[in-house]
This record gives sequence, structure tokens and C-alpha cells, in this order.
Amino acid sequence: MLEKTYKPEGLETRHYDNWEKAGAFKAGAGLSESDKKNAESFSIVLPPPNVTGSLHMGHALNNVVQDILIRYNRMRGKNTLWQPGMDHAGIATQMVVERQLAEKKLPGRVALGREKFVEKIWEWKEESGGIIQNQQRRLGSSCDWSRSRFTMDEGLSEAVLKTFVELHKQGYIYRAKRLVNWDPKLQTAISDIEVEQIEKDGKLWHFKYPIKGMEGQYITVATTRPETMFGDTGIAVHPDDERYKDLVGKTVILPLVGREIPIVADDYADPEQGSGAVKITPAHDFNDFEVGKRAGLEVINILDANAHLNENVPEEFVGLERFKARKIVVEKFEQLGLLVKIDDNPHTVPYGDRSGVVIEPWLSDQWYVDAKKLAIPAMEAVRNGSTKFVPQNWEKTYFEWMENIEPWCISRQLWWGHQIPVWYGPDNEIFVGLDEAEAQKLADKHYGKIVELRRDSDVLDTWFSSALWPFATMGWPEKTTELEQYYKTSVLVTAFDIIFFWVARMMMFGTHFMQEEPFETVYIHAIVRDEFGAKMSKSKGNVMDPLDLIDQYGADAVRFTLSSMAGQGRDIKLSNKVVENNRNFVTKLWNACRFAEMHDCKPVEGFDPKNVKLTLSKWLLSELSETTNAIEDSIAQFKFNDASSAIYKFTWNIFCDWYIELTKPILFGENEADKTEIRMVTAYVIDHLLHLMHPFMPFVTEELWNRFDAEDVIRESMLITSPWPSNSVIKNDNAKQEINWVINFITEIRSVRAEMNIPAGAQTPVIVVNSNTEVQAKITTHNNLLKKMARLENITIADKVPDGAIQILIDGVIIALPLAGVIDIQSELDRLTKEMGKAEKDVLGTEKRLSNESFVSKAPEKIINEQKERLQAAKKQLVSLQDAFTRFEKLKDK
RNA sequence: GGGUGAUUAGCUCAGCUGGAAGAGCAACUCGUUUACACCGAGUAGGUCGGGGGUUCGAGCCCCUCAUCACCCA
Repeated sequence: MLEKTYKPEGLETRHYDNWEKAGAFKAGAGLSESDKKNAESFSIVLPPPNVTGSLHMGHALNNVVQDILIRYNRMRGKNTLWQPGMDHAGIATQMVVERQLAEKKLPGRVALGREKFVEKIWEWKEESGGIIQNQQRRLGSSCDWSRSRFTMDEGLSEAVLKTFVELHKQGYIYRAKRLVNWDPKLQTAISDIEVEQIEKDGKLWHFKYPIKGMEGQYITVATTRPETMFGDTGIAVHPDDERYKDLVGKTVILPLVGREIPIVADDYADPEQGSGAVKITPAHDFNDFEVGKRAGLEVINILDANAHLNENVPEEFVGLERFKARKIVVEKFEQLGLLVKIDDNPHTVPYGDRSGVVIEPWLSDQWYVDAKKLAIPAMEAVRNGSTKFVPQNWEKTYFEWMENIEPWCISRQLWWGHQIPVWYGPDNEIFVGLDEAEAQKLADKHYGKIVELRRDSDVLDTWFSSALWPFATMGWPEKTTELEQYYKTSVLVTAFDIIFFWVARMMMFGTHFMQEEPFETVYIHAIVRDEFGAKMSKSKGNVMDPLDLIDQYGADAVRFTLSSMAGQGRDIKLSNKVVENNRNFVTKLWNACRFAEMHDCKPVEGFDPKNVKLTLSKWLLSELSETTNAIEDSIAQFKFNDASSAIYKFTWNIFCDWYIELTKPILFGENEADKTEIRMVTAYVIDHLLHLMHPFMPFVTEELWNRFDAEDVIRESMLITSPWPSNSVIKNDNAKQEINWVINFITEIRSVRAEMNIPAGAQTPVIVVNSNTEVQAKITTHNNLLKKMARLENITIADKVPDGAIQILIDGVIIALPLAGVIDIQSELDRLTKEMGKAEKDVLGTEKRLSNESFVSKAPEKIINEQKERLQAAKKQLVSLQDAFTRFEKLKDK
């Protein structure tokens, strides 16, 4: 006997372990060897989370969606692969370990040296890396853990090196001295998208620079970064700016430095901004760099890797930290009388998203991938529909990014990562090879003698390896059977803020190396926020831990919540309340099964749903059939919220609210044949339903399925690998109509009873007027049912509404409840008045519409007929209400 | 500054190619009965952000304004 409520604790891990032990997560699970080859494939690569990461709500949603797809397709007999793993998260991991060493007061990174430090990271990884994978298990994610990969694995590392060498050979990778986003704290270049632009209340300092050869004449420039003035190599004004027209071509003497720098004309200078003249510091600003290039200005780097002033500034300033330098520069200008004014100036400042310090555009030697070229086939794949975005409008974001893509800086000044396979000769000649021996061979050939080589100390950007994920995890560069079976993958599931990070890069490398894009579909889901719509963040303290929620409500409730919210636009606002409601839903399902168990509803082998006799059975099977269709269609369109609501409605509103209630008179009754049928149907429907629900709520369904089997039938498989039910049951409109009539009848009477404050226990007689044989047949068939559900004393047929009876109209048939004496006449008059008001409005509205000539001539016939019918019904209703009103009024007068 | 999206019941959101607005929660009323109080029955609640247009007909299409959010500069 099932307990009164479902208790997920313990049971979830038990099922999970069983599944895993049985190999149910493995690639191709549930299929025989020969079927594996023949079956259609369905594959997903999990966007690899950070090895340092722990599960947050976004991951949870992401996993749930993928798991629904995988479980569904696995049940449908597809050859499935869900490839999990992690990436090594260069910066994040290095930071974690450095922090840990510092906390333990152990020698730090530099003291340890590269080799020892990397060893420490591996130690850390073995011990505490990858917590997230166990957390994913708690959610029920059914990935093939036996295939789990790590971007620093041997195989993946090889693939990474090969990729680099190949791309270099093909001319897609080159070395260049450019401005990069330099993180002075982490001492590495970082990518554009790791830079967060934050709005700050800054200042705009206006400085006067003396013009050479024009005694007492100055040009005023405005700057947000006074300290960079040491690197100024020009002043730009707009070519059309009348104020400065005459000055173009002249030079100014840079204060504090004494360098002579030109005034140039360039569109970049905005006459509306500040003074209209802008100082140009090509080495320390991305825009200035471009201006400098156009005007042929000198590039002077004035900062070192720590963002302190270097030896390119006057001696007294050398070594100053950048913000200190700013203060001093302003003071000096003030002393010299060259400070014009200081305006408040809110503007955005770039911060490193990991380090939290202000990022410095900094000139340095780095390796680049020519992303512009690689982007072309990657864009084409989306344009020609080979890869589809769902929802489609995200392709705009993809194109937007791809079309404006910048060269991808792939070198990082870190120790944790794939060291770049580049060696330098004594004269800095570059040799690229898979290993040192190969590079040495090239060098020996080049120099004609043996020389000592020095390896590039930088590592590759983590995304360089993640970009290979969809195929390197399947064994590339080898030609493996996995690649053949599972590439291109069916779908990538991710959030929109990741389009730039993963999707774009995987698309570029996939199309380039595999000659085939990595994904059929890219499904983009929303971002999970707190109940007020704020981004969850540790500093705000509004983080909802999915594991807490699972502990509190069970994994199935969490999963169902996320899937039913998955359709929401860009933000999902999550609160405990919603999860609680879905926990209640799980309990509801549990109790429905409990009811079935109590009434001995066991699956019967050989039961054929086509042979049922009772209308009630036919109706339920028809609804089930429709629900199955709805779920299948919704999943096919990635509308997980629609699928969820179809499940919810069927289970709660159809199966529990009506079917179970309607079966009670039978199950508690005497008709054994009917009873037997209802038992079989109930068991069959539950069995079918558990299958439908399993992808969404794997634990409770597996548990129920296990406990809910026929005594003499031993389950040969677990629900997870048992086949998706075939939907051969045909819709039955007649049964639907009939049961809906019954439901309607009951609902209407209940409604009036409640409104009239008839005590819940009181049984009332009912008189049916204006009926026909069809209605009378229904009443006869369902007499018992109607009486029980609507609390009726009896149902009689008459041709006149008795005085003082309340009346309800269903499809033109009057249902009268003779309640004179029981109810308050005035309140019935009020009720009738209200009803008449509605009916009248309906009549008038429809009449008006039908008398509109252009409506009648232009609207489609179907609509016109609908309106006519509507008018008829409304009129009938109105007349009948008016009759009732008159009768009651008379009663009142008496 | 550029882009994207949102605005529907008190709250959170559905609403397919235009045919008289739906769900869950919350609120209120009432609970006979053993699947379930993590429940049941019922009630109330909306000028679909404002304005204009197209159409026989607009929550949906077009224009415009407003507010909010996010992304990129």
C-alpha cells in the first residue's frame, strides 16, 4: 500500500543508482547491438560547466531541458547520447587554487614555480573539482557519465594542439602586437566578453595644452583618464568643426612631458562632447588606437603589466600606480594653471568579471585567430537552415555578433591550460609543432644546425578547447564510430548569454574541422532570476540553491517547475511557492495511484483499449490520446511549458477531478463487469501516463511504476528504458460530448446550490423540462452518477417548470430545482437579474453584428453561422430567464 | 548611441496563421465523502500600457508615444 504522501528522500538516490548501474544512461541504452546501428541517433553535448563550478538555477534549468529531451528520445527508441564533462576554466581555477594556497599560508604560485603550481591544481581538481557533476546527479540528469570528459584530458589536449597547429598552418592563427583587455590583477589578457562595462560616476577633466608657435594660445581637451596623458601622441578635432579648423596641422607641447604632438582632423572627435577636441593615446584606448592608425600617430605604452607607469614617462612619475598617477597629474595641471574645469561625468568603466579590477587596454604580443574568416561558414550554416535557432529570433543576436566579430585573442598569460605549441629560435623565429621534437626538427632544418628553442609560455583560452567540444569528446581527430553515429548533434541547449561564448565558437570550429555544423538546433532558454526579477548573485544574497529546493520539495517538483516555466521569454522568476505547488502536483499524482491501488486496478496483460464498452472509458482514453499528442508535439517544438501544462491538466483536471470521481459510483457499486473494465482502464491509463510523465518527473514515476505492477507480471525493464507508449487510441468525439454533458450538468447544479447556500449535505430533487429522447437517454444511463455527484434526491422528467423552482439552462434543456421554501426568493431574483443582464448583452451584441451589412457580406460563412447560433441560444436563454423571473415575482407577491 | 524584448486578473505568466480573453497562486464562501487538507466544491476579479491606423472584426498586423528590462558600444 502506498503511503499517504510521496517522500522523495532516499528514494531518489536509490533509483538514480539503479539506473546508472543498469547502464540506462549509456550511449545507446535500451537498444540491442543491432538496433543501435539502425536506430536514428539523438545526441546532445552538455555545455561543459566549469570544473570550479557548483550547480545554480541556470544549470538546473539547462540540465532539466536536456534530460527531458534525452529521456524522451531514449524511450522512443532513438540511439541517444548525452555527453557530459567539464572545462578547465583557466582563470577561475588558477584563482581558486591561488586563493587556497594563500589561505593556508603556503608558498604562492610564483614561489612554487610553474610545474609545481600546475601539480597543485591537478591535486585540487581531483579533490574538490567537479562537485557540479554530483549535483547534476541529484537533479536526475541521465548523461553518460562513463564518457565524461575534461578539456585538459589527454585526448582533448591532443585535439587542442592539433587544432592549433592546423589552423596555424592554414593561416588562421597569427601573432600580433595589439591592444588587448589586460587584467592587471590576474596579469593576463582576457576576452571582450569577460569584460563587464559598469556605469560609474566619473569626472571629465578639461586640460589646456599650449599650442606651439602661438604664445598664450591653448587647445582644451577633455578626458576621463588624465594619467594617460603621458602617452598622448596627438589631438583630434572634427574636420567640420569651425572652432579648430585653423589649428589642424599645428602641434601642441604636451605638458609635463614636453613632447610635441600634432593636431589632426578625425571624425572620431565629437564636437558636442566636452570641448570638441580630444587627446589621443593610441596605446591605451581602443578608439584612440584606430585614430592613431589613421593619422599615423606614434604609439607609446606608458604602463607596465601591473598598470603602473613605466619608464616611458618623466622620471618623477615612473612607478606610480595608475589611480595615484591620475591624482598627481590633475594636481600638476592645476599648479600649472592648465586645469580648466572638472565636470561630473557618468560613464562606463571596464571591469574584469573575475578579478573585479579596472581593465586596461594594453599593448602586447598575443596570438589571434582570424575569426572573421571562420565566421563565414558558421553564419552560412544558420542562414541556410542547417542549424536552427529556437526561438528563431536569437539568430539575430548570433548574426549581430558574428558579423562584427573581432580577431579572437587566444593566448592567456596563465599557467593552467593548454600551453601553446610554439617554440622560438634565438632570433625569435617561430616554429609550430605538435611537440618539441617536431618543432626542433623544423628549427634544425631552418638554421641548418642544432639550436636551443624556447617554448611560448602562454596557454590557450579555455574556449579554444571548448570550441572543439562537440567533436573532440567523440574522439576527434580520430575517425571514430561515435563521430559517425552522433555528429552532428541533435541540439545544443543553452541560455542566451552564452550564444557568444559557446555557440559561436563551436559553430566556427565545427564547420571548419568537421565540414559540418555541430548542431541541428540551438535551443535557447531563459535565465532564472529571483521572484523579483533580479539576477541571482552571491553578493545580493538572493541565490536559490537548486539543491536546497530538491531537499525541500524533491527533484521532480523542481524539474517540473523549471520545465513548466521554460517557455518564458528571457527571465524566469522563481519562488519557493511555485515549487511547492508542483510538489503538490507530485503528491496528487501519487494519491491518484494510491486510489487505483486501493481499488485493485492492476495492469492486465493483453488489455486492448479499443475494446472498452463504457462511455466513461472511451472518454478518458480519448483524452489520454489527445494529451499524448499534445506532449509529443510540444516536445518536438521545444515547448516544454506546453508539454508540462498538458500533463498537468490531464492528470489533475481530467483524471483526478473527473474520471476518478465519476468512477466511484461504479467502483463502489455492484456491477462487476463495469467494475472490471474500470479497473483495467484505470491501470492502463496510469501506466501510459507514467510513461508520458517520466521525462519530466523521472523519480516519482519510476517509483510508482515499480510499485504499481500486476502481481503476476514481473517488470522486465525499468521505466527509464521502457518504450514510449504508442498512441493508437483514437479520439472519440461522441464519448467526449456525452461525458462533457454530464460534467456540465453536475457543475451547473453545484454552482447554483453553492450560490443559493443550499447545505452541502442536503439532497434535492431535480426536474428536467424541455428534454428530448437523447437527453433522456443520457439521464437514464448516468442517473446514478448524476445523483451522486450533484447530490440529487431524484431526477424526473416533466413538461412544465414547477412554481418556485430555480432553473438552469443546458443546451436548451431546463433543469429545475424545486427549492421553494428552502431558498430566499429575493436572492434568486437577484441571481436571475444578473443572468438576464448577461444574456441581454449577448443578444444585443450579436444582433448588432449580424445586422451589420458589411459583416454579413464579408465575414466567412462559418463565422456568420456561429453568430446566428449564438443569437438563437442567447435568445432562448433570455426568454427562459424572463419566464423564471416572472414566476418568482408572482411568488414574492403572494 | 545601437540593438533586442516586455507591458494581459492583486501576483507569476499562457494566448497557434486576426473571429467576443485563459491557467496557477493569492482573495472570498462552503466543505456531505476516506485517493489526496500537499485536498474538494464554488464565487469574484481584465477598456489586454496610452493614442492613432488597417479590417466586417484587433490582445494579436502597422504607426506613434510612454514605462521597464536585457545585450552591445
